[in-house]
Amino acid sequence: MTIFDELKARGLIAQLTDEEEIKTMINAGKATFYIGFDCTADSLTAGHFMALTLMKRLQQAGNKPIALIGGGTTMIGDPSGRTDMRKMLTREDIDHNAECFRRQMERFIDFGEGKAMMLNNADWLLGLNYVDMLREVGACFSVNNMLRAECYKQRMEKGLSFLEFNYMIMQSYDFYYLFEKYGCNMQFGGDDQWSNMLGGTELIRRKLGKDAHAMTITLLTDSQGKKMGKTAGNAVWLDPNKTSPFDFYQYWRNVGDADVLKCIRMLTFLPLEEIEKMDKWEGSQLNTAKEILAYELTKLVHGEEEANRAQTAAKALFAGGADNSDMPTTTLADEDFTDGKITVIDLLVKSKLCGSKSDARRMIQQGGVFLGDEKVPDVSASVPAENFEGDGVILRKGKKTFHKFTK
RNA sequence: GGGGGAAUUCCCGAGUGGCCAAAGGGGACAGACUGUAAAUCUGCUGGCACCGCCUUCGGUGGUUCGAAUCCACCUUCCCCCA
Repeated sequence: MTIFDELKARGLIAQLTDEEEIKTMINAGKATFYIGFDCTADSLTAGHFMALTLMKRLQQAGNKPIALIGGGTTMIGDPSGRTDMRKMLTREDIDHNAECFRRQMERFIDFGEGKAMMLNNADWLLGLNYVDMLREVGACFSVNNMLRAECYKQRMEKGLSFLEFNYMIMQSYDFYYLFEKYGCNMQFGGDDQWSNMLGGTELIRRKLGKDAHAMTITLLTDSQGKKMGKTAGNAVWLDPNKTSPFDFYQYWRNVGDADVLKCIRMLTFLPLEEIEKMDKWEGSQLNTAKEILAYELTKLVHGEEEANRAQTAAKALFAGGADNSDMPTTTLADEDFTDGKITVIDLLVKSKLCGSKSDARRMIQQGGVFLGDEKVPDVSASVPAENFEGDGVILRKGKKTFHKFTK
């Protein structure tokens, strides 16, 4: 199976400039392509992860990836898919974030000599001269067309600053620059980037009279059309300090039935034949598919060892309530106890299972708090110090959140 | 440059002098039902020493017995005209 057919079968391809050209190019391993990553946070997210796997797939097929870190474009802020302006980041923040991105990417992509490159557009964008820039590329953009672009449309209602309006031009300039300097003939990106990417191919055509290509990746959305890779508005991070391997595993273990196969297809490297078999599964059998998804992804991101630990921990907790050393744990000191005991409310707050005592009280009243397997009967409950000796005590909030206490 | 409008708790959005910790919806969280799923129903959603008290309605000051609500100035945003 060719790489193009595989990408297609996995449902990764959203839009392309020229299907036949792109197909021939990437199947032959002739593409030098780039994907841009704006460093708005200090860790990559599950959303970026799909782009990384795509890079890897294409690299395996002999194409040469360029990971472009947006040290320059982040200074502007991409308005695509946003209804409000991004917070302006300082130069220091951006540099720091770029460095974090670089470290995470190196784990996925082989940046060995001649195999792939990592560049930062701060290197060429920040030194640009305004007037020169306007004369060089400004003439190639039609404001009329830009305003029609999907990425600006929703901002036309709420307001769009000139700063952000220039984002497309910066991104287009990147492509133009990479095309000339590194022979980069193709750009990949999320589907929300389509108009920005076309800006680049258009610029190259106008300036150089040559064709460059663009292809977008289907955004990973759940069956309700919401972007995946977020919990309660927070991203699922690839950095183990921001999202623990256990939580990362649990996120994927808990995806909806309707979304499992799609995720497996798009995100894992399992062979398609194997995935086809799972496609026939239904009902509770899908739980197995979810385990596979969670395990595979955790392995890719955090390594096999962490994946095993996360899986064992999850199985132990949900199957038998057995103890597990991997659980988040707090060690109590003598001063945490009053008259040789500590209230359950204090434990809930201490473990951050609840944000405040009021919250903790509420949880107990609603019957959502358990010590081991026993429901905490009322808000005044407390636990004597000696119970924490040895294996400690497991405190549970709801079905899925656990915390262990020892002394 | 001129004129008009807006800023409310996680988000959207009511509230225009006491009955406001602030309607309604969304989301989140918890309970029931389940398969660690979805849907549905219920509860809940500022803090604390919780029948009571304290801190919140862009910011700062003021009027008042009393302000999210009135006044002044400031900040940010939107709209119309140029």
